[in-house]
Amino acid sequence: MTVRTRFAPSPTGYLHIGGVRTALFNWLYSRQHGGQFVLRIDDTDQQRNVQEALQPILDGFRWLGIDWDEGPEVGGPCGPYFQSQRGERYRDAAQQLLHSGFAYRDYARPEEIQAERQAAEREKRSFRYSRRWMAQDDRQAAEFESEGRSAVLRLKMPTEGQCCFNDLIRGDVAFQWSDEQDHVIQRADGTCLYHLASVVDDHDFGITHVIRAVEHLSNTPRQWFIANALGWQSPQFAHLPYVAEPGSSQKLSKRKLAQYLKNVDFRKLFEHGQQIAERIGLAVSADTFHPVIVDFYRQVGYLPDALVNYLLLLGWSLDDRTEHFTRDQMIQSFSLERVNRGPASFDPQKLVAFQDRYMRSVPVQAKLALVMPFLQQANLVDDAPSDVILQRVVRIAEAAGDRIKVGGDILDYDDFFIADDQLSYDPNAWQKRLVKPPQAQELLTRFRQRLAAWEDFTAEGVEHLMQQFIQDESIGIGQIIHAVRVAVTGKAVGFGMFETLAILGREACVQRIDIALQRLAPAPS
RNA sequence: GGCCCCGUCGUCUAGCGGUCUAGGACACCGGCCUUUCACGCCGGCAACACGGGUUCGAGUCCCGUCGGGGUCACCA
Repeated sequence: MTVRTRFAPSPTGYLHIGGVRTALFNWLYSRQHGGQFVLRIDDTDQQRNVQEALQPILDGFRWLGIDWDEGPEVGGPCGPYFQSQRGERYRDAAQQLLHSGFAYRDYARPEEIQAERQAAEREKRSFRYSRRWMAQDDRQAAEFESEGRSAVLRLKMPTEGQCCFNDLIRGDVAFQWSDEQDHVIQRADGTCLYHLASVVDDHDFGITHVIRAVEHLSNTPRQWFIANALGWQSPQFAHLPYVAEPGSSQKLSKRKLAQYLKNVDFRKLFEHGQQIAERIGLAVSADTFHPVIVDFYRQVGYLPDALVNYLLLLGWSLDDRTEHFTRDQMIQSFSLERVNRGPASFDPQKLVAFQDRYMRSVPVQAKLALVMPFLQQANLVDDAPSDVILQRVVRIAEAAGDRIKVGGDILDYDDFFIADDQLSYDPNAWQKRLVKPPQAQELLTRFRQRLAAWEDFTAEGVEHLMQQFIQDESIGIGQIIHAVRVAVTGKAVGFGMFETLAILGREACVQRIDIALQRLAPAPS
C-alpha cells in the first residue's frame, strides 16, 4: 500500500510555524516511503477570498521546498481538494449515516442544548445530550417541524465500551465512549462540519497516515467512529506534540505577539527583521510579519533549508549528536518512532544558530542572489545592475563573510552604494573616534595625503601604506584606523578596514575623508 | 471541573535496568585571538519534578503526589 499523507490548512492568509512543522513531518514521511503528500484545503467555513488567503500558504511551502503531489494548483485524481467544493459528497455520507442509524435528526434548539449543558454543570455531572428532541421516525420529525423546529444531524455515539487505537507516536490510546458527545455533523442548512468532512476526505483521498498536532488527539474517537460507521478502516494516526512558546510550555500562538516580545531572544529576532523590512520599505502588518509566521523569514532573507532543519529537530532527533541534515538525509533518517511526546518550545537563538551555520556554506554566487533583491528594494542599486556593481556586491559579501546572517543584512553595508556626500554618520562613533581624540583630525589629515598619492589600492597595498604610516607617526594602529572607518563609512563597525578601503577605491576614500574633515572643522568664514 | 497527554541542564535533546560521578547542541560565563564588529579557539557553569515500591541494581519498570499542557462548539 502506498503511503499517502496530507496537510490540511485553512486559508487564513499566513503559514504558522507550527503548521509547517506538521506539514514537514507529513512530507518527510511520504517521501521516505515513496508515497504521496496531499494538500487539502479546509475551507468548510466559507470565506469569500479563499484564493487570496491561500496564496501566502502555498508560496510559503514552495519557498521551503515542501512540494505536494496533489492539491491546489497541481490538481490530482481525487479532486477537488477544496472542502468547500465537496459539500455534496459530505451530504451523501451524512445521509448514509442517517440511514444506517449511526446518526439521527435532532430538533433541539440551541438554547435547549445550552440549558441541558448548564444543568449538568450545576449538578456537577458531565454533560451528555439527552436526545430528547431526536426524531425516532418521519412522523415524529414532522411533528417537530410543525412546531417550527429544524433538524441538524447528530452522531449517535456509543454509550459504553471504549475506543482504542494505536497512535504511532503515543502507543495505545483509549477513550471511554461514554465521555463522547453526539456531535453535530450537518447543520440545518445542509452544510457539513469539519469532522465529517475530514474523515470523508481522508478516505476519498486514500490517506493512510494522519500525522497531525496533538490537539486533535481527543477528536480521534469521533472520527474513528465516523469512519467505522461508514464502513471504512481508519487511517493510522500519529499525534505530534505542539510547538510551544519560547521559554514556556504553552502552545505557540500567532495572537500572543505582544507577550512573546517580552522574551529578549524573540524580540531580537523580531526587531532584526523589522529593521530590514523598514530599510526596504516593506509595508508590514503586525498580524503577519513576525517570527511565528513563515513569511517573516522569507522576507528577511533566511535560508529555507536552515528553517527546515531547525523545525525538524523540534520534537524529533536521530541520535545524541546529529544535528545537520540535508533534505535527502532527512528523508532517509526520519521516523515517527523517534518523535518526542512532550511539547518542544520554539527557541529563537537556536534557529539563528542554524541560520548562521547554513549561511556559512552558501557559495558566493548564491549569496549574491540572496542579497541583491534587498539592495534593489532599498533603491541602493538598479534593477538591472551593471557588472561593476555585481562585482562590488560580491566583494562586499566575501569581505563581510559570516557577518551577513540573513540576506537583508547586506543593508548594513549600504555605505558602499551611497554617494560620498550623502553618507550619514553614527553620532556616537563620530564623537568617540573623531571629535574626542585630540590628534584624530591631524592624523586623519596626514593619512589622507598619503592615501591620495598611493598607487596600490588593493587591501594588501592599503594595509602596507597604513603600517608605514603608523610607524612614521609612532602611533598604534588603533589611533588612526577607527577614525578612518568613521570618516569613510560613517559607522563604528564593519568588516576589515583595508578591504573596505580597497572596495571603495581611492577616489571615494579621499573624497569621504575630505568631507569628514570639513564637517569636523568647518573652514572659518 | 471531566477526559486525555506530557515531565532529563535556561532551551532542543541522547538515554530504551548496570558502560550515567547522565552525553551532545544552542544559549550563558570566563580566557585567548584581535583595527571595530562578527568569527574562531580553549575552559567553565548547568538537569533526571517529588514520594513510595519492584530489583542485587532505576533517569530507565509500577503506583501515587505535584507540576505543566491540550481538549471539551451547529470552529477548523
